[in-house]
Amino acid sequence: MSTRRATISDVAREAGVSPSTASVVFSGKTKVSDATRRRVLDAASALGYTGPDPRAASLRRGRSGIVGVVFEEHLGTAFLDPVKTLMMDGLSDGVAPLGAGLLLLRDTEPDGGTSLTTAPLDAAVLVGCSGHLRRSLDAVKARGIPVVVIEGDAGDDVPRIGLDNREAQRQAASHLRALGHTRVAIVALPARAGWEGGWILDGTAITVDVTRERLAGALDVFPDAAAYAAAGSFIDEGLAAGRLIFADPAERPTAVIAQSDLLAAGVIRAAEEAGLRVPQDVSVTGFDGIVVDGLAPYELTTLVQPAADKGRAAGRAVTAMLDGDGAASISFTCDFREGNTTGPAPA
Amino acid sequence: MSTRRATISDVAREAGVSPSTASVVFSGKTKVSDATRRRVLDAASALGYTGPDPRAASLRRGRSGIVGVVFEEHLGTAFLDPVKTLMMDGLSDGVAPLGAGLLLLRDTEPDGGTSLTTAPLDAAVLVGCSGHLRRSLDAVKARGIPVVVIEGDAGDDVPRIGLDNREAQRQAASHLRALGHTRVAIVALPARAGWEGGWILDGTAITVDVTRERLAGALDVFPDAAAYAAAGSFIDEGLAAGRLIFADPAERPTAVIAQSDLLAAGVIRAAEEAGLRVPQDVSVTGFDGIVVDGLAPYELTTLVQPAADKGRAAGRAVTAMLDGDGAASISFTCDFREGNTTGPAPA
DNA sequence: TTGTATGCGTTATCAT
DNA sequence: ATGATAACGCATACAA
Repeated sequence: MSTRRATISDVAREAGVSPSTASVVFSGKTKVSDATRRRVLDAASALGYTGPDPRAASLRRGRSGIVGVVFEEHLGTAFLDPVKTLMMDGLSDGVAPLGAGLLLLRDTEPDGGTSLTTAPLDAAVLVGCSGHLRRSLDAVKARGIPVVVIEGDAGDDVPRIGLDNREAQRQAASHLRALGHTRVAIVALPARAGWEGGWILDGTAITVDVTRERLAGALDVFPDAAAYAAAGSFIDEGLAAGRLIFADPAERPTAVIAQSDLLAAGVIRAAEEAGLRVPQDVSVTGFDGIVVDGLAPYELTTLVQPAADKGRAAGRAVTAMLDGDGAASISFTCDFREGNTTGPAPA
Repeated sequence: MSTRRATISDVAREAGVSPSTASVVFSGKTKVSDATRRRVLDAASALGYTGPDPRAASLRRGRSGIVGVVFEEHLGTAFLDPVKTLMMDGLSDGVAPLGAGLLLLRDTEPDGGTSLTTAPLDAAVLVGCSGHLRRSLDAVKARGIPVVVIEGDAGDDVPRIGLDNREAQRQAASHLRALGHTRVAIVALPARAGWEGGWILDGTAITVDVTRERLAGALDVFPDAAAYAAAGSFIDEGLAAGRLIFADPAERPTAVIAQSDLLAAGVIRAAEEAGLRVPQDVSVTGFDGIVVDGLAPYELTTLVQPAADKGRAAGRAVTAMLDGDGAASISFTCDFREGNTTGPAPA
C-alpha cells in the first residue's frame, strides 16, 4: 500500500481539479459548484483523505487555533478549586468565536517539554500572576503573542481581568457589623506561595493579591480583627483554622469572615465541633459563591463572584487582540448574597 | 519599525552563518562551536528572535507536541471529579518524555471550533468512552493518529486503560459479608448519560461501563441488593440517595456500598441525619480512594484506584505508539483499604 | 563543524 | 467558478 498519507494535491489530481480548488472545498472560503465539490469529496474519501493537515494549515494561516492557559500550580491542584474550574468553562466559551482550543501549560516546565516558548500558541492566558508567573509572562511577551492575566497584575501593558475583592469583602464585613458583631476573626487564603498556614502578623508580607485585597476589605470595617491565613482553599484547612479560632471560649469571636466558600465550610464544621450553632452562636461568611458540595443544609452568606464570566472575558480579550483590536482591563463585581449562616450577634 | 518578525534566516544572515547552522544552534541536534553559537545567539537577541516558529517546526518535523484529551462532559464538570483531575496529572507526566502538552477537547464541538479533526494533534486520549465518544473515536481513527481510551471500550484495535472494577467492588462487598451484613443497599454512579437519578430495576439499561461493572461486583456477593443510581458523583447526590435509603426504618440496610467516595460521603451524612452512627448502625464503603475534603474524622473503607497511574499509562501508551511501538491494553488493580466506616453488622 | 538544497502541505492572491 | 503561483519558516540529508 501507499506508505504516504494523501495530501490535498493528491485529492485534487484524483478529482481532476487544481489544488486550490480542492482546498477551497474544505475551507469553504469561496463558492464552489456542487459538481466539483462532489468530485473532490469523492476523491478524498477514495484516498482516505480526512482534511487538511492542521500543521501545514497553521503555518500558512499564521494561526494555530490554540490558546495556552498557564497555571502556577500542578494541574491537579489547580482544578481542585471550583472557581478555576468555572473559569475554564467560561474561557472555553470565550475563545469559541476564535475556534480555539485550550492548551494546558504549567509555569515550571519540564526540560524539553512543550512550553510557552515552543507551543504553537495564538495567545496565552495567565491565571493568578502574583509575581510568580513573571517568567512565563516574559516568554510570552518576547514572542509577541497576546496575553491577558486573570487575578493578578502583569503591568500596564497587559490587560487584566480583575475582581473588586476589597469592596466586596467590605460589603460582607459591613453586613456583619450591621448585625451587631464586633468580635470578628478572619480566615484568609495563603499569604504567599508555599505558605503553610499561620496567623498574619504585622510584619507578614502578603504577596498574593487576592488575599491582600480581601483582607484589606475586612480590615476596613474591623481594623482589629485577627487573621489566620490557611495553606489553601480547602474545607479541611478551614476546619483547622476554625479549631484554632474557637479553641479559647473566652476569646471566641461571634463572626468569622472566610476568604473562600470552602474555607467557610470548614469553619462551620469547626463551629459545630465546638458545640456552636451557626448562625445563632457564630456567623460565618464565605467568598466565591460556588456550590459547596456537602454543605447542605447551610446556605452560605457569601460574595458571588462571576467566575465563568471572568474566563469568558479573558477569552474575548485575547480574541479581540488577535483581531487587532486592543483589549482593556476589566474589573468584575461580586454580588452579595445573604444565606442562613449569618445572623444577629449573640447578646 | 520592521513589520515582519525575524526568521531564522534573518538571524543566520545577521550572524554570518548559514540557516542550517542557526537552526542547529536552537535545536541542539548537532555540535556547534562555542564561537558560532555565541554569534548566532547574539544576532538572535539583536533581532528580537525568540526561537523557531512552532508552526513551521511542527510542519517540518511532522510533530506538533500536542496530545488531545477528549472528555464527554463540559470541562467544568469533568474537573469536578477528583479522579479525573488526578488522571490528568498522571497523563501530564506520561506524555512528558514526548515533550507534549495537553489540549483540552470536548466531544461535542461547536461549529468551526478547534476539534479532533482540525487540531494539530500527535495523538489523542479519550476519557470514558461509553459509546458516546464514538464519533470522536471515528474522527481520530480516520486521521490515523494514535488513540488510547481510559475507562471505556473502543474496540480491539484501540488500547484501553482499564480497572478491575468488578473484582474490586466484589472485594468490598465480601468484606461487608464477612462482617455479617446481609441487608445491603447500593448507591451507584449514573446508569447512562443524562441519567437523573433513580432505582435500577430489572429492565434498566446501564450503558456506563464503570457503573455496570461495579454493580456486577456488588451483586456477585449480594444478589438481592437494591441499587439506586445517582445523577453524578457528588456528595449531595449521595446525601439524596442516602435519605431515600434510610427513610423507612423497617427496610433499613445495615450497609451501603457506594460506587464512589463522594457518594459515600453523602451517604454518611444522610446516616447522621437519620440519627444513625457510622459504623455502629450502618457501614459504608466508597470507591476511588481519593481524599474527600471535609469528610474528617471519617476514613472511608474504600477501593483505592491508581488514578494518576492510569493517566500515566495512557501517556506512555501514546508515546509508545508514536515511537512506532505497539501499545497493549492495561488493566489496573484497586487496593482495598479498610477505614473506620465499616464494622460488624448490628445484632 | 558548517553550508546547500529541498520539500513539509497548505492557502492567499491574483488572474482567468 | 476555477486555476497558476508563490510563499509560510523551518529542519534535515548530504556534501564540503
